[in-house]
Amino acid sequence: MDEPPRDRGWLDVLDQVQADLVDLLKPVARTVSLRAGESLFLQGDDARELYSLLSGRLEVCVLSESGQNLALNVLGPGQVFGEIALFDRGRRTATVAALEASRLLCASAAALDQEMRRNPDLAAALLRLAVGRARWISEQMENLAFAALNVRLARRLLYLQHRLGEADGSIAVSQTALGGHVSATREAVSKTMAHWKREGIVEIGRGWVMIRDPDRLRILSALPPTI
Amino acid sequence: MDEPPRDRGWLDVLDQVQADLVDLLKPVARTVSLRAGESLFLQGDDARELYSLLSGRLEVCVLSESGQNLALNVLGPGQVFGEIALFDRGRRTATVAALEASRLLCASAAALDQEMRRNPDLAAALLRLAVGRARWISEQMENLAFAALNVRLARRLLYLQHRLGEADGSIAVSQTALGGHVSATREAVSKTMAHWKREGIVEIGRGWVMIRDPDRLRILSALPPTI
DNA sequence: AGCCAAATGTGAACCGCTTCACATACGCCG
DNA sequence: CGGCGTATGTGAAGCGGTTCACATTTGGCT
Repeated sequence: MDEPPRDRGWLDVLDQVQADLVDLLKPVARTVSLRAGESLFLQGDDARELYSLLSGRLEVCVLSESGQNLALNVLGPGQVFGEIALFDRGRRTATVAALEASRLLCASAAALDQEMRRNPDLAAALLRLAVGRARWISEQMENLAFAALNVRLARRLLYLQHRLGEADGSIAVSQTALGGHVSATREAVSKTMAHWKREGIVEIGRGWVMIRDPDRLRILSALPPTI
Repeated sequence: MDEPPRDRGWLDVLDQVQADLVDLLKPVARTVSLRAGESLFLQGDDARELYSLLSGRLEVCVLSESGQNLALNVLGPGQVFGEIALFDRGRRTATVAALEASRLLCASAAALDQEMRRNPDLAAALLRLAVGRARWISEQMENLAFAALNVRLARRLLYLQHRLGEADGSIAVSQTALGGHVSATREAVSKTMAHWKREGIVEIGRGWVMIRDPDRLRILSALPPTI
């Protein structure tokens, strides 16, 4: 909308596939609603359905045994998810919860299996969804292995801007939550953000951030070393 | 062989799917050979084929811009790989190179597309492969985010034992390479290994490791905190 | 307006890992 | 067998990020 796909760089490669998928899912799906804060499923649950978000925002996160939280992603309308545990008959790898009131399509495993045999396009679309997911997670992992905290934070802010950005440009996310996104403590996030605020790169409020100087942030997000 | 699948815990969940896949691929695949050290493809290459390893060992790794190396996996006979870039028409996310002389099956994208339309089982198997990959990478990422170096190292040693272990129990891997597997420096690996050697947990040689006390290592690999 | 719970700011001490520097040991090959 | 390249061992210094401990601010609610 605001910029062509070429410019999005490392951003979600899954977008195109998912639009097609939603159309293919509609015939076999029912609808559910979530209130803000409600969980769709928990890490470790049995998987029965594939989902597509119609409206609202969801958060995908995993919890370590020691209680540390890692926020993997934020989902917006049009996104399809839940395929991992559904198709390998395992347990949910992550918890999905609503950041705001949301509505979604659910397609059962049985319905999908049947429909896939009738319609090879669905199988192909699901395959592209799954490999796109693998690529996305793979990128996140390289990011964690190679990039310093400030770089990870800069990248995640730009990504969240794209996913959660409001009309006024603010991003509704607390610094504690941001820490979960970049695998760092709230304190470390707070100190980096305070620094960026002094530099005029971001503006900070209670529970939100606004990117003032996207270009500076983009430069930071490309630089491997520390500032 | 030596232990039932139940006990393998976090180990590769992809094994079962791949056996089925090899049979499905054979009709549409040709064979290639690699000498030790040769690369099958490089990170960033265009993708044209899906592969299945018939014999030998391969290493999957990515390189950061700053030259840091991350070893994602080691592949053995029967494993199928290369699906990510093939099915999302992107570039290879990683480099794959032969640790020893290897032979493999290659199936072209065109042949696969055609065969998938004829045979829904192939589509289903590829889908399971892709979601299995996503789950595997996801586990690796949680590992990196949550576990300390010694825990990551203990886990990786047990995994490599399973993948690379020779008849005599030794694992042919240098400490520099191990560093790449756990995202740490050679020195850090060396110090931890020296400690474990003094404790009788491992035996160390030039270019190899042997696990002396798998139970101790398994305990270490389960413990979140430092020793 | 005033209060309270939760979010943020910040410094000090600590710690694990890196970086750097060099010593040592092993194995291969002429 | 001797030498050289590469792998390993190890200490010292540095640094990024955590942990801990408070102070401060903010927004929502009564």
